[in-house]
Amino acid sequence: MTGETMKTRDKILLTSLELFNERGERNITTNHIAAHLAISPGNLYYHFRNKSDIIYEIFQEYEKLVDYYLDIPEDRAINLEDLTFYLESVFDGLWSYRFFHRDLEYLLDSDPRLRQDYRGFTNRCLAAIDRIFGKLADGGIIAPQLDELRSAMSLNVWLVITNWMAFLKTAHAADESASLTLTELKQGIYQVLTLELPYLTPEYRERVMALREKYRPSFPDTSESSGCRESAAREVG
Amino acid sequence: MTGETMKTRDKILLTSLELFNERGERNITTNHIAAHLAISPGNLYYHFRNKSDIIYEIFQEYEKLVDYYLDIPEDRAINLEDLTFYLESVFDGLWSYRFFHRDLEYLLDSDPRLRQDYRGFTNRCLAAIDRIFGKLADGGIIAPQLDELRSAMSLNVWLVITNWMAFLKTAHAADESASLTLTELKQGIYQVLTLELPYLTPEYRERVMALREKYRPSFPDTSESSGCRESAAREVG
DNA sequence: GACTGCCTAGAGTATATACTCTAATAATAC
DNA sequence: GTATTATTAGAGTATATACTCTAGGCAGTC
Repeated sequence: MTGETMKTRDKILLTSLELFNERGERNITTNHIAAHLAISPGNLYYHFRNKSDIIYEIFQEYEKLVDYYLDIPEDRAINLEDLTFYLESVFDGLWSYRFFHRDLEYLLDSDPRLRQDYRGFTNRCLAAIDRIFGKLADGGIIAPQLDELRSAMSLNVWLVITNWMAFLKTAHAADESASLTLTELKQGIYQVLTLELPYLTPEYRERVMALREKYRPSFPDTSESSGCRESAAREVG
Repeated sequence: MTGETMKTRDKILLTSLELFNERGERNITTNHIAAHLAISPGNLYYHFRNKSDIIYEIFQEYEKLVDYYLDIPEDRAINLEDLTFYLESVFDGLWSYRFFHRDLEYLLDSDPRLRQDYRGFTNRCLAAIDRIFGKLADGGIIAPQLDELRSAMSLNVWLVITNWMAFLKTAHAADESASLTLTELKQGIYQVLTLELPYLTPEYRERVMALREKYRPSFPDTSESSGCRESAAREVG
């Protein structure tokens, strides 16, 4: 990925993202990034004024990606395949830029541009979720609801999505804390679909239940005894 | 609060909590804490081996508080007053120790004891939420559900509760980011009750709707235009 | 008054972190 | 080829951070 043909600037962005995702932004210094790329700190600072600028550009990629996937068609209702696509895409994005939500508050505190943009990003995501609910109702998949309830539901979906990874990481035992996989992350879809279950129309109920089943966690999430968890969800990558 | 009669050790814990809550653990050094108390760093380190130990003890207080409030009675069903009490208490706890969830992942990565304990804490909270759902069903407030759905619902409640504050802080504009209030935080109860709405029995539906209404945010959360938000939710403290 | 145990001050340190500066090299334009 | 610009190396720096070390005060006790 960080091959020879790539421009240094892009290599910096890519490597930063990798390292941030793996070890957390707080644990990765600009010197680490430079060392990992075998370039000098001076070189890094030739391309970026500071660490915040690197993070800001990575965020813009993230934003662009999610905006691209959450472009809800205006002219037609959406079906279950669309819904699956939206959910998969959002969790893919979350995975690719997973460092971001981990230190979100600190990052927003240190960069006003980021705070401003992230706020807009959140509002666009919430609006998209809201539209998805609307379109699902248009398609007869869920029963239509009052605007106010739909807004609150959308916000809950957003809260579940953005907190699911943190939950996974904190629920892991120490020795597996680094071994989070995309598959596990996508079990968040199970949680999101749980939110929608009571609103499903009878015609679609079974189909959504079946879809949800595909994402069911392989270990007992909410069990009080944690003994079973050790044997589950081994890392694949 | 940090009066003359208090022991230095306790003053350190109290001041640390205050500073962490106000400015984030990442931004507060042991030197800051000592300076704020007008004691020497040496003194601080006489009482605590390191920063992690301070945080760990604060967490134990937090844990104890929440465990105390989430002691669900085994012998009887619970009513709406109980439910309100649980929700209020949990959000009170979240408020008092609000620094904790902000840097959770980093904190767990730096202290294995904390990771271990927090994992147990999460499981106890999830179990308590699960029991509350059970007792609400016993009391005829919500319809009983299959274990598996109830578990997933409990987890969603937990995700909403623990992510609500982060959402508020990131949704705020820069100039109000410090002005989060307990009142705003408790609007999370509105979101939690939203999760329960579809499961309410007809007899209790109106009453819970009324309860939920009390916590309704005074600004349009999910609106795309953010223009209205500036005028709302001024700080009181 | 000296001994003891608890507490405190404050200077000091090793390491890290974000970032700078200068000089040199590679690429490109003319 | 030479002038110009873009890129890079690498040593260096100011500041911060978590933490240490030594010396001493103060309260109680015999």
